[in-house]
Amino acid sequence: MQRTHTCGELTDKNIDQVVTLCGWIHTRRDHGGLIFIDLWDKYGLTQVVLNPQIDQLAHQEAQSLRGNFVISVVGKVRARPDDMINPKLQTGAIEVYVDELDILNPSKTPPFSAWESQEVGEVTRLKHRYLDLRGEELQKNLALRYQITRTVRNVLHDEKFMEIETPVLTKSTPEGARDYLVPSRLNPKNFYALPQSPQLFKQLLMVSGMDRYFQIVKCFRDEDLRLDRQPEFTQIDMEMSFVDEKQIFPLVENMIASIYKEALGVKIETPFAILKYEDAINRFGSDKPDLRFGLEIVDVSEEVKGVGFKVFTQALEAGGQVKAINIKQSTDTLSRKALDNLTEVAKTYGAKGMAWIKIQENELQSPIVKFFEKEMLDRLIAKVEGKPGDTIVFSADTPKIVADSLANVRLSAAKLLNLIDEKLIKLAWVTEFPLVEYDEEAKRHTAMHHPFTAPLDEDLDKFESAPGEIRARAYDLVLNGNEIGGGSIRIHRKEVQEKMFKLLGIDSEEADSKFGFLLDALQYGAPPHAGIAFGLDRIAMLLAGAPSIREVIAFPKTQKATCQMTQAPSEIDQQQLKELKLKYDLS
RNA sequence: GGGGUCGUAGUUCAGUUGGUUAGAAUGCCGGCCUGUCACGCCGGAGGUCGCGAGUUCGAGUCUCGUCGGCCCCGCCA
Repeated sequence: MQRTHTCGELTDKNIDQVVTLCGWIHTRRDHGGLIFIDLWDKYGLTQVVLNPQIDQLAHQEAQSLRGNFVISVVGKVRARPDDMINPKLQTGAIEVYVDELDILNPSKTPPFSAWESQEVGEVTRLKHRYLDLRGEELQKNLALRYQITRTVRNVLHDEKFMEIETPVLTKSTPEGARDYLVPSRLNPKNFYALPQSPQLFKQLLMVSGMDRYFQIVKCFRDEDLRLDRQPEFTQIDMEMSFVDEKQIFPLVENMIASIYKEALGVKIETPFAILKYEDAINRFGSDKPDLRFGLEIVDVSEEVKGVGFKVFTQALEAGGQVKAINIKQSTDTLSRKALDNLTEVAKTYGAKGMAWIKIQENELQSPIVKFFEKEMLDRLIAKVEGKPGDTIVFSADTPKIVADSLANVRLSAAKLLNLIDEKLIKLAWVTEFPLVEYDEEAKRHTAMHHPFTAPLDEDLDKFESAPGEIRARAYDLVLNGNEIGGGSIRIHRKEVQEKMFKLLGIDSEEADSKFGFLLDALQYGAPPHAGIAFGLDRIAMLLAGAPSIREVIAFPKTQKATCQMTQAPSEIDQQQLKELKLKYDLS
């Protein structure tokens, strides 16, 4: 039964050889006399022929064959007649004449065939994921994903990184996402948390002198799902000692370039652009701007000051802003309906509405121009460089709402006007994030990246005076408007770490109980260190051109974080609960 | 927690204004077929219209609830 070849490798060079193939029945074409079978395995398809004149018994047995049966065949490779060559198949020049057929395992009729072109609903596909995974798309995506991790391991190995595993059962820490918890049977009332990332462990490995660590590792966050977010996902996690941005950026750029080269055969430009957070927000309204197109945001707060349009003046009086995007050459495309849709986008992100001005050849078409003096209007149009054919859209509100709403109006408009060149690959670093942001609900500062991120040296004196203005030595890597990775220079001195905790409202007692081990370690010769982590699933999704992260994960979860195949999560035995000393409270 | 959208043969979908026996394609089963490769031809089976109430003489269609899928806000780097 042992196969001599896979289903993807026989060519006219193998003619007259006796071969053994194993695989699944992809298609069966029964001509009564002749039976053709396309035999499939992950390497390809080979047509095998059952001819009663070659072997009566095998031909007879083949009549019972159906799709997805697993079989092995022994037979001779023959050249196909010239006009029977199938150029669509790798093996299309040959076929195998069977004289021995073995049914290794029959198959029930599957609910769908992974090989047929018909689209199948995702629930059905997920329920029978093992069948779906036979299909070309997922085979390709998982191969790409493997190509990426293989490249990462090669590149980082060459750069003297060592892969080290860290615990999965670990300690729940404040800050960040909601933890997945695991009860401890041996320690009633105590819980492990699954890691949101191996952050603290990798920093401790630097204290240990490991110098360069990496890990391709599962992380867990109990938050709501999106098309690019699963509750368990994989990070490419890295940490280095005695480095700063100058060493990290080129190293990462080389890694990403190698991934593109090895996985897609695409050469990308290095170094990547560097964009300060403040500039990213000002120009694009987002800390992960899509740089494949323009439509930049313009601050027109000065130009509209004192206008009779209440929405603008009230926003400004309340300390807010008025900003605009000039959507060039769009008066024809942006119908009233389309503008309404863009307004809905703006509203999704907190805007109360969206003003607009269409610059027609001889007039301004707009619900708001009547509030403007001519001179003011001229200044405004000049500021946004408005020309006939352009549409100017406005957002007036708090800086956050203005940025969020215009950032997303910008994206929607670009899609609507087909401004995005799908072939472009725009990678950029976003740097100098705020160290902390103020949480209105909790009435305290929270770390924007995480609590171990170092501030810029020149901002160290702002901890008391202006914490909101402290910039962090944090950096994100953005690919075509998607955040694919982020990291920071870490705090390696205990005093700075304590200042940070104080700013976050974590008192020394809490700091001690939650992070004591780290604070201790920082006192035993912690080297300056820094690191970064990448979302492997997202990178794979983007490189595959897949519509969701689920298409690059072998066994993904649905939006309610369930697995359609295993039915996880599920209720457990009372006995298990009892052992864990747990009880439900469904009040 | 909130908004939007979808749910009809195994699968993908159609189903008019609420009206007779819910259709198509594909898959499946049976028959015929020696050059097909999405083989072809003939015949057949296959339905809790997600589930539960309600309105109505009558509900796949309308209303309410519920379950599930997807997308988004919040949340999450």
